[in-house]
Amino acid sequence: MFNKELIGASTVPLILTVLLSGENYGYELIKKVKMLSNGKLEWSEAMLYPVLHRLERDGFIHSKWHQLENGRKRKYYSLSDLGRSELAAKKSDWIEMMQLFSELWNLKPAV
Amino acid sequence: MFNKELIGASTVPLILTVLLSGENYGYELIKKVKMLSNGKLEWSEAMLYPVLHRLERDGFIHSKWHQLENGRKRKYYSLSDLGRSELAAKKSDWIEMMQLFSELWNLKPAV
DNA sequence: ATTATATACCTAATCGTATTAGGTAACATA
DNA sequence: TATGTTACCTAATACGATTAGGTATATAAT
Repeated sequence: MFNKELIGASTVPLILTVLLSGENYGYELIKKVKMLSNGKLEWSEAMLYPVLHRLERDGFIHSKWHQLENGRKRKYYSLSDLGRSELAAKKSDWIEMMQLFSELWNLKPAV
Repeated sequence: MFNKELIGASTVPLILTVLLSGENYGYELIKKVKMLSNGKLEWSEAMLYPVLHRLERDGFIHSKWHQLENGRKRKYYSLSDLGRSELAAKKSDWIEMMQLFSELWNLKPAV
């Protein structure tokens, strides 16, 4: 749907932004992002899980297994303080880039 | 300055956008993009040249050597028709992504 | 009862690309 | 003459997205 580079640049900020409103598990993130993007972003699990593992390895998110009543298990991710500042940094970069493209392409300003 | 992923997603659209207004040589592109971004994007030559070669290999741009009066040579790049449609596609992707982030982050709409 | 679909997690191998770290050469300026 | 700027280039590395798998349980359909 979107080109690969744009996927790469948007995945982490999107994950961190969704986690800002509370803990989520991987599969849920895929559904939420699909919904938020009006179906334009359809992440595969094989794309998402390695990203989540990397974010956890780098300390931006924490994980916690939840045992459901029906016996199934889910791994819930939540944002760390480091993750919050990472999001702030990426958001700031994105906004600057959006302003640049808005000017170049004569769009209405992004902020 | 910007994070790596955002650099990756923006480099090609920026090059193609600058070439839309006429032919440019590599070194010149670096200067123009630095100026357009108010110094926030400082591309290295080692980053740019491989990208230009890839864009040419893929038919998005064409190159032509110019011999200057002082003996120096420059390689000028110009946009092909394929490059124009590639830019249109990437621009469309970018605008959709900008709209998504504008909503998520409660910014003014990007377009 | 069995099959299909959805949920929910995971890894290994491949491939593409940004970055690092170089190199060449001519011109301009101090 | 030495430094900085212009102007091009490649090879090696490192990182991450994608492809192509895999495991297991719950639910819905036939």
